[in-house]
Amino acid sequence: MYTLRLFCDVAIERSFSVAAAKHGISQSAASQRIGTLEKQLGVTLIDRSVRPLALTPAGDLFLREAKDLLQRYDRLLHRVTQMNADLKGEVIVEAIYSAGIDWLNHLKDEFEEQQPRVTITLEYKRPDEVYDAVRHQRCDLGILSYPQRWRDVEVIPLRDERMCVVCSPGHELAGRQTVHASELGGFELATFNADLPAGRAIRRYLRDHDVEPAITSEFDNIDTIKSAVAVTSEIAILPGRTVRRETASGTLAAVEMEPELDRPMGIILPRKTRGNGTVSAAAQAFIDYLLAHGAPEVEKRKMQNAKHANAK
Amino acid sequence: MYTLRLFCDVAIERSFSVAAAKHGISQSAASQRIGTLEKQLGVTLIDRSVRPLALTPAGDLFLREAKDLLQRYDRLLHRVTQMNADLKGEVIVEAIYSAGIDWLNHLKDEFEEQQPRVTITLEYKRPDEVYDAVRHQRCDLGILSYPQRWRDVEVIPLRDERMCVVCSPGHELAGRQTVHASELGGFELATFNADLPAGRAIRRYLRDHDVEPAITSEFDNIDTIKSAVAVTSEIAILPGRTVRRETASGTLAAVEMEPELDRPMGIILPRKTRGNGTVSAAAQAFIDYLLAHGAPEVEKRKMQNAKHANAK
DNA sequence: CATCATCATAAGTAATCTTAATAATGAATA
DNA sequence: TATTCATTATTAAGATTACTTATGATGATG
Repeated sequence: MYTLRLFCDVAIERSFSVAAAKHGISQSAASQRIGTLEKQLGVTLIDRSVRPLALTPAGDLFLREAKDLLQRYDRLLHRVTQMNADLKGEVIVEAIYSAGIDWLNHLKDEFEEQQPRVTITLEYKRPDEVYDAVRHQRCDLGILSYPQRWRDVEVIPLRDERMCVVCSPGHELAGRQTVHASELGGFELATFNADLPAGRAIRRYLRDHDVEPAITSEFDNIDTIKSAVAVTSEIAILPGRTVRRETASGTLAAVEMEPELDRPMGIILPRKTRGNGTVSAAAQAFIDYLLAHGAPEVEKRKMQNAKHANAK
Repeated sequence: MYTLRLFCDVAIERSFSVAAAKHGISQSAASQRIGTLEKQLGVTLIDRSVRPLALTPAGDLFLREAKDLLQRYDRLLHRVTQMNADLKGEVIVEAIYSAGIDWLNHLKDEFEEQQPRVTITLEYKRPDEVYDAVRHQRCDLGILSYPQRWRDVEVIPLRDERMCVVCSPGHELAGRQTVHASELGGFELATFNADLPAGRAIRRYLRDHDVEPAITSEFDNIDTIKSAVAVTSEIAILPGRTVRRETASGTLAAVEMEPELDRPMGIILPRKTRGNGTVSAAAQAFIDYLLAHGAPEVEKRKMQNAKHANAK
């Protein structure tokens, strides 16, 4: 790591001696370090037969990538050290309705307990409104599905939600363990409008499996779809998590779908500069919190690992 | 770097001893290394008061990021070492016409001389055709302007091209050193169709500066625009590089624009997996070559640095 | 061709890491 | 609750690595 930093300075300054001075070590030390780095790589990075020194093609590539790596590492350092500091400020989050209101509110409470001087404001909007708010910096971050790396917006993948077939408990599919995509042709489907990413993804999924259910209703939000499915013979394709309460209480039935369809969820944030967005320390901390607690399947994997370790 | 790797293994295995064994070092060594890492960061990453050990929130973040860093570093190592190996294979590149046919062909020749067993095939197409070819993996990489991180496509920024006002040598703007955007209102403009990214960017630029030149012609490629401008009183906004030959021979005049407008050029490649695209070694080498030689302004900066270093 | 600046190399010294042995602590079991 | 087991922390001596100083070699400049 330190060697990378040294190499970058040598390459940029085009001089071992001034880079060494910059790092507070002797010129000889710098020379030796880069030398051993090259030996480890088995590649010559610097052409010393010309003055001032030049980079070989490999060195050029190495410089470009190493700069990026160091930048990332520095940001990581910053985030990690800041994590234990007590932050203050306000973080405004806009999310789509179906991001999981209960789940997000729960995370908000936990986080605010951990960081008492930070206030999280959660607002639930339509996807395009979330996009807009982030783009125009009316909020610190947005949470939505099928995020696209659009202009002025940076994307951080958050989690993938498994979609399943949802229907009323009296429906003929209700008792099934799984249902294959190819079987969906004959049913009536209630789904999202085609101008919503979720609607497009579902239509594409059906098209890819050569079935064309009759789309009998189109809605722009998940709750209306759930209500519709509950009182009609329609089926819907929705994230399993969003109907957990209904399946538990017996108001709706959910059936696993084969092959799987995942709905990617992501965090979007405004990016001011090319490449790296800049967010407040409090917002960054909340993002880290989301990433740490936002992916249930990761938690499960950890548990398995733990058991595994115990077992032996 | 090595410490990061060790930390990742400790965190994943949830054990110092087995991670140490994996790395062929003693448990004590692992403990000390992680200890000093934590001291350097000033942050506790691992909670040892519970068994099996657990990660602190900071450790969790650090693990996630460190894994990514290591993956990148490994890929870099691979690329750098492969750079000196002699590759073989075929690389199919699709580029837009205005990417610079002469420039690309020149790079192709140079690269093929350096890697005799690699064949580069260059094809020039319309932007949407390039996109399509990359997406459907009919080529290894594409080069175009205003690249968008679209589905199935990974973007690598290549260079920014400075746009300037182009007109016939007899035009009233022809003699000017620079022209301000706000002055462009009164002229007739030949430009790209609004459905091309370049066309949209130019219209946006003009709108942002509150001018609305009469758009008297719309074309879908740069050459037709150049021909049109040469024989009419129209002006156009084009990358300066693409009219260098014409300005040298006196068939066209180019005037610097104030404030600057840059056209971003980028490489796009198919991405099979989430996050990291996979390309052949030969294609990767050519991409590296493009990045090293593709940005003339970088070269200039290097020259300046060299002079600077000499000066003192 | 002389001068200057810069880099490589050598050898001694300082710092760090590794090894091995031992102490401390959490978890599990009776 | 005491005991056992497994795991990690700690320590000191030895091995390795990295740094410093000093000196020699080489490319650039006039």
